[in-house]
Amino acid sequence: MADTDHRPEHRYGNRPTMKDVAAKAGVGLKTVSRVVNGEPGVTADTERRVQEAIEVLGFRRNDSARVLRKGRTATVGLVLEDLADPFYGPLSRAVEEVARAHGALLINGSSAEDPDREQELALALCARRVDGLIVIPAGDDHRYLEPEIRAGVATVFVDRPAGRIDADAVLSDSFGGAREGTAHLIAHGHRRIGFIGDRPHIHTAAERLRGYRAAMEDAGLPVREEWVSPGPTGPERVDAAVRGMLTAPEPVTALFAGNNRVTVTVVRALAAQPRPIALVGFDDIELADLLGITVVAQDAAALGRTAAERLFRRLDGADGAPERVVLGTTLLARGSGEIAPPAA
Amino acid sequence: MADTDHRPEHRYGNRPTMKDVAAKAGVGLKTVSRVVNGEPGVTADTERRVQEAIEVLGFRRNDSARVLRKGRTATVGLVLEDLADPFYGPLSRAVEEVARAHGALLINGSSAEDPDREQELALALCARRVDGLIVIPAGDDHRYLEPEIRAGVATVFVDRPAGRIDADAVLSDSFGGAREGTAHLIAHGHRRIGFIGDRPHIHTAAERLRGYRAAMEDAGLPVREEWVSPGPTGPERVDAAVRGMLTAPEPVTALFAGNNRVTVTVVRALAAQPRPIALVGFDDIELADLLGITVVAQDAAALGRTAAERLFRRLDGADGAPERVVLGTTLLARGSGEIAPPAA
DNA sequence: ACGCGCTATGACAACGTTGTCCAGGTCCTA
DNA sequence: TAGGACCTGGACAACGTTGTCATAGCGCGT
Repeated sequence: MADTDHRPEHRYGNRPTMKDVAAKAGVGLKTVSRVVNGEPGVTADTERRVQEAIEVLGFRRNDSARVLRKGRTATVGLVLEDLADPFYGPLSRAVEEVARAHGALLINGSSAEDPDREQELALALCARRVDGLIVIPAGDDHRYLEPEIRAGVATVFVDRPAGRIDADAVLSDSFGGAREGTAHLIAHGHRRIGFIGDRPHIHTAAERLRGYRAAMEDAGLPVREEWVSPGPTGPERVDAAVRGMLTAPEPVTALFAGNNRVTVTVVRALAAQPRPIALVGFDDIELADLLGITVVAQDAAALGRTAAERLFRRLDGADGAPERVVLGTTLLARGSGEIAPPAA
Repeated sequence: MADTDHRPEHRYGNRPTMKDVAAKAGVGLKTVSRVVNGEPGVTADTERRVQEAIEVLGFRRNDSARVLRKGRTATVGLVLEDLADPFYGPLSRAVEEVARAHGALLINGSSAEDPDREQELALALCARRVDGLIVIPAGDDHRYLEPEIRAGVATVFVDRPAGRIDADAVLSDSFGGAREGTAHLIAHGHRRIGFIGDRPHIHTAAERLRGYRAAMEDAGLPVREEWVSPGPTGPERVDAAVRGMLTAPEPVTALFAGNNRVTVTVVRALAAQPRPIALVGFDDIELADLLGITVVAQDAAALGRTAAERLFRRLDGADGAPERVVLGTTLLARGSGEIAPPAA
């Protein structure tokens, strides 16, 4: 019997290692490593023998060991806010394309909008020693990432800026977009416009509200507080907000919806209304063209691409102070935003 | 000067290790390990000292080394077909929830519908030593996974079955759903019904076409070949197919769309038509309720959940022959499928 | 025949962690 | 006070890979 067994119980179903391949091929360990990595200095004949052994044994290199030895993982992490939100599909796809072009693998996970989960996930990725991290923040305090960043994990925030630390960020122009969208409604004759947005501690939500207020102020229009409703984006709350604004003493004749989820609910709510109410939404939505919904569109793919490119520039050694990049938005007039107010 | 330096050039910006923590705290290496892993056998005082040192140094355990030593990663991989397709959002989210409930991390990547990329990605995940793999196939030959499965990587296919190997799979009832959807159109009086689907080498696409044909045959209706159009799901092809079917010698009065992408394009094309054409689509779409589109809905979240649960049962040691689970679909009548044919 | 340079190959340490085993200390009981 | 049980802490090997270095074999010029 064996004297002592230092091996953990369940290994990978006993996978072959380079050592096994070397034994099978009758060569040294390092020669196998050379073949596997395509390094020069191996005769064609030796290489063939090694390849054969690899084939027969079904060997695959263990990247954990490789990472441990090399110190670089060629992997970047993406922390999403919600995998199921269609807005993030094109974004993460764009990040993946850039990563791929740089020969890196993308690992992503979602925080389900929970700051604790965001932190847990980001740190788990750091423990896996990703080379870099792209984060769509759910929380607003990212000091927990400071040791990681100091230790060399390149980090770029996207869609929303980092909270309480200084870091690269790639954002859409929420303020400008909301201002333009609101001004569009004003230009079509509306004077009483409602704003329904996300919770105000979310940076983009606050910016969009600010843009709405700015447009109203630019036009010299008053904003009654019943017309402004920030809060969770669940259907109940949004429905209630719509109802409230339409039945207020001075009811609104137009609405600005602060993001795609709000827009969807508002569209459903307005469909049940007798009078047409003008609507501009932030974020584009699939089929919005068919429904004639006017939106302020962000370019989600460009956000992802820009963030990823910045990340890889950092990984390639670019230093310098963190920068904030702001991408423009596009107003897409499709009908709902061009409805005139009822004749007073 | 140092005699020889065996260290790779770029390490993780010189991250602290347990050894460093141990030195700082004035304890042994293993004691730090115990604290980090919450193992018993450490006095409160020692633990405090260690925690302090961890804090000060910004230490984070290197999971690569841990994995190497332990042989299990508590990580599962998900190979998606297209990150940007909204159908996969809820699916991957469901997988993530189950993984999380089992204390595992989810890594996912997308194949962009390219079989080579699917293989590349799946094998890269295996090299990272994921414990298990959930695959939405892009290709139709998965023999490349055989060595991995033999080596103990639990593998479950979802949405489409594996090709040329025997493996667990969780599918929607494409055949039954398409048959029901088509029968629904027949029940509303249609006799000339067109089918526009994805390329026939895709299993689900073939099954849906089969379901369509079965429904027609059940009703004793002929199927003219101009009414059947499988192929790529790009807008040009689908547009052309719609036009072709509406201008054929015997034009169709209703259409069955084989997946969400096709449905979207068909809806746009039909909006430009003078006469109303009935439509049932496979897969639900956001806002389809507002547009009144009748669909055969799959439960994407249930697919993901079921697949993930099966995977973890395998990881917990369940063995036995691979099984195929088929989930039912639901017909959601919303208007477009209930349009009667024009009076002949 | 000798030494030189070159190439193909292998021996060995190290990456950071965890499992095993042992040593020393403390506390209790006989 | 001796002896044992128990607790705490540390030394050491091993996980699978890669970088460094040493060596053996070869051809070639003198």
